[in-house]
Amino acid sequence: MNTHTEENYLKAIYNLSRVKGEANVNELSKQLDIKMPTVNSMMKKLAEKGFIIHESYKPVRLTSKGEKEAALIIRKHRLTEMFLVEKMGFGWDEVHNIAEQIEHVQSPDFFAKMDQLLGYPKIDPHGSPIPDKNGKMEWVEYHKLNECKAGDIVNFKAVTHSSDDFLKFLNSRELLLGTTIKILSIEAFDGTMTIEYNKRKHEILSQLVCERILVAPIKK
Amino acid sequence: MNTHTEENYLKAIYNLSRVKGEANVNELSKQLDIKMPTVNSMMKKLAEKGFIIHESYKPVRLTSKGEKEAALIIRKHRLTEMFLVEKMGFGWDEVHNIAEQIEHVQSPDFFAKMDQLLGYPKIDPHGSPIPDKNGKMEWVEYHKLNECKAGDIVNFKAVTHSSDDFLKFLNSRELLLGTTIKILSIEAFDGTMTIEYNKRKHEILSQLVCERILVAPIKK
DNA sequence: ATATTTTGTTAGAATGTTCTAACTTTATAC
DNA sequence: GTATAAAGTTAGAACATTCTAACAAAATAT
Ligand SMILES: [Mn+2]
Ligand SMILES: [Mn+2]
Ligand SMILES: [Mn+2]
Ligand SMILES: [Mn+2]
Repeated sequence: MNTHTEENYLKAIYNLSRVKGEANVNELSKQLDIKMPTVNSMMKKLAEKGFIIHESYKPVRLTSKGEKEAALIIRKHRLTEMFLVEKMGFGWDEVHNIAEQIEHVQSPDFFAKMDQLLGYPKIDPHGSPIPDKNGKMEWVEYHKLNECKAGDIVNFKAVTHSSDDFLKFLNSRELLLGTTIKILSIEAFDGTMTIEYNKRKHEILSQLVCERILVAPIKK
Repeated sequence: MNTHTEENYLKAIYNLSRVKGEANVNELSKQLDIKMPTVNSMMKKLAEKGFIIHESYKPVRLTSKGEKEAALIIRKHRLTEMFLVEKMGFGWDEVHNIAEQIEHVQSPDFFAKMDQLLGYPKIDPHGSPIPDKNGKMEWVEYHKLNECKAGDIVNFKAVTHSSDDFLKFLNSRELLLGTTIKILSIEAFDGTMTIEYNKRKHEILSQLVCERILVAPIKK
């Protein structure tokens, strides 16, 4: 098996690759808070192990082996987060750091049991899909809230970042997954949005916040 | 904080110290399956960190700091085992290896939540006491079954070893914690015991098994 | 009491993960 | 298109954890 360390690199490559299909050393370095030369040498190791393709001075790409490996770690992470929220009573803002550690536990039985107790969930507490046992993940393509138009009515489906701070901010505004949001206006200058949901008639969100909120249009 | 590795050493020292108040390098080496020179150099490190006292060619002893540190890891281990059995439906023979990993998770909240959900348990699924938040452990002094006499009636309180194999053996004999056992006879030659419990009237246990079973006399 | 065995230590090396400093290649700006 | 900046690489070192080989001390056996 792979080490804790290798698993964290694979996961970071996977996440950065989601958009462009590739990840570069500089971004990995920032994301993992590890200096570039260290990342560089780990890229060599992961390439030797067949998890990634790495040509000099080019971004790295996951092989199908690497992609599966990463997805299975993400599966363990997200099942854990779901378990912590649904079965242990943690808030969605409290589970990421714990899951970051438990995702490295080597015990298929442990995660199979979580999965079973949770009723084989498809999404985690942040709205992200949970890969299946083969590492296949179904990505529903949501829109970012900041790309919507004034007058749109949408449903809050997922967040793109799960830092404590951001989730606590949403908690403080009572803005939870599943909430129906009406966009009242958008400030052209800085992208600030005024929205309405539940009993809150004039809530204001900065563009930074809107970029991290994923929504689906309401079908009528 | 300390590394995963240091924590495993501390735990091993604690367990070996239980009987004699000290642990020697050779036994640690066998227990951890790590060669003596490696253990020796780790002893220097742990001594520098103030967890143990180590004079050359003498057994090591935990300082009170080291003892507390070790007890708090054991607390996490045993709470985890209890959680796995009581809240997730694992058998007592399936939980040790998972707990061996989860005991290293750094999250006071996580273990506090387990503790709360379990109702602040005092013993783990193998009958061992769970240290409190200050690392204090109340050891009830049970007897080993092999030290009892023919005719004694005793209650099965704990096991001294929790390997899969041993626990599966007990499962196969339907011999669970809490069972009341009557000792029918003891073979003087090899210490084999014939015992009676529940519907089993003539069960035979080797001395090796009897040494690993802790019991309390029945009060009448 | 001496020889043998067991236990403990030292020295030197290997592997894994990380760093800083120096250099090279690629991208961006003017 | 050249200058500057950003991204990527190489080299060399540090620290943690482990090993084997050789040696030393303590315990045990005869
Ligand atoms: Mn997460
Ligand atoms: Mn992690
Ligand atoms: Mn255990
Ligand atoms: Mn452990």
